[in-house]
Amino acid sequence: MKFESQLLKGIAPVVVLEILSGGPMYGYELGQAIERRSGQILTLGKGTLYPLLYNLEAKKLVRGKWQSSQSGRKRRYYSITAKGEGELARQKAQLKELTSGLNLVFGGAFVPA
Amino acid sequence: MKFESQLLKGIAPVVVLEILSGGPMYGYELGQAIERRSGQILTLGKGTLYPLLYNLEAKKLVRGKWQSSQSGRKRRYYSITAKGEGELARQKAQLKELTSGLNLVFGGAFVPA
DNA sequence: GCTGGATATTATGTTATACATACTATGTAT
DNA sequence: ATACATAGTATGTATAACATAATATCCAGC
Repeated sequence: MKFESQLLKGIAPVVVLEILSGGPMYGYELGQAIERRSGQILTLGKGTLYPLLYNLEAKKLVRGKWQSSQSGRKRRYYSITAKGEGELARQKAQLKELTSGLNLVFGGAFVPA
Repeated sequence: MKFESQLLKGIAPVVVLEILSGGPMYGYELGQAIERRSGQILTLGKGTLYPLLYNLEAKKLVRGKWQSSQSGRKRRYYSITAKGEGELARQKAQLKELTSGLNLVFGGAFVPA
């Protein structure tokens, strides 16, 4: 889905960390996993996803490692670090608080389907 | 609450529009209303709120009008426009979809308290 | 009357980041 | 060969949340 530009801001890293906490993935695969796991609701373009991964790596929340598949194709596999796990927990708690604040303002409109 | 910087992005305008849909308010009052209505969870600094109001006014989603209270103090009262109401409805729908996507990814963690 | 604190708005600058776009390159199927 | 999906890099833009500082008004207590 195409969200009103900025709506996604800030939640992208949490989503990426959450999915990586299930095991290493490379960028392209990650992009598809996000789409699949969110029921096609969330989509991150490569122009968003790759720079985000560089950024998370610079902060040592994920670690990237080049690997060649048996097909010979090179992929950069990202795995979450211990620091990343901590950050994920913190951000999840914040998201939870944020949505509860939203639900107060909007009268509990954002209940999961 | 101080959220991890960017987490709030994109939701601030929706919150402002929602509260203004209950009647006109001036900036300072609005800031406090947001805090109160969200149970002290959401806070917008003046450096965020006022520029946001200018922006919403430029987009004709709200209309500002100078008024002097009986105390003589000048305040700029903002009211939501018809266009603003439409935008509010659209953005609320998007927020709802976004949170349902998040709940899919995180296994329904964001249920209102 | 003066001083401190809450109220109220404006102005300026910084930073983070979502996104578009374009480019390079490889693997697979036709 | 060639088209398409895959895979990653590079560059530039626009937006918006925030900090901070400046300005000004009202009110209470001394």
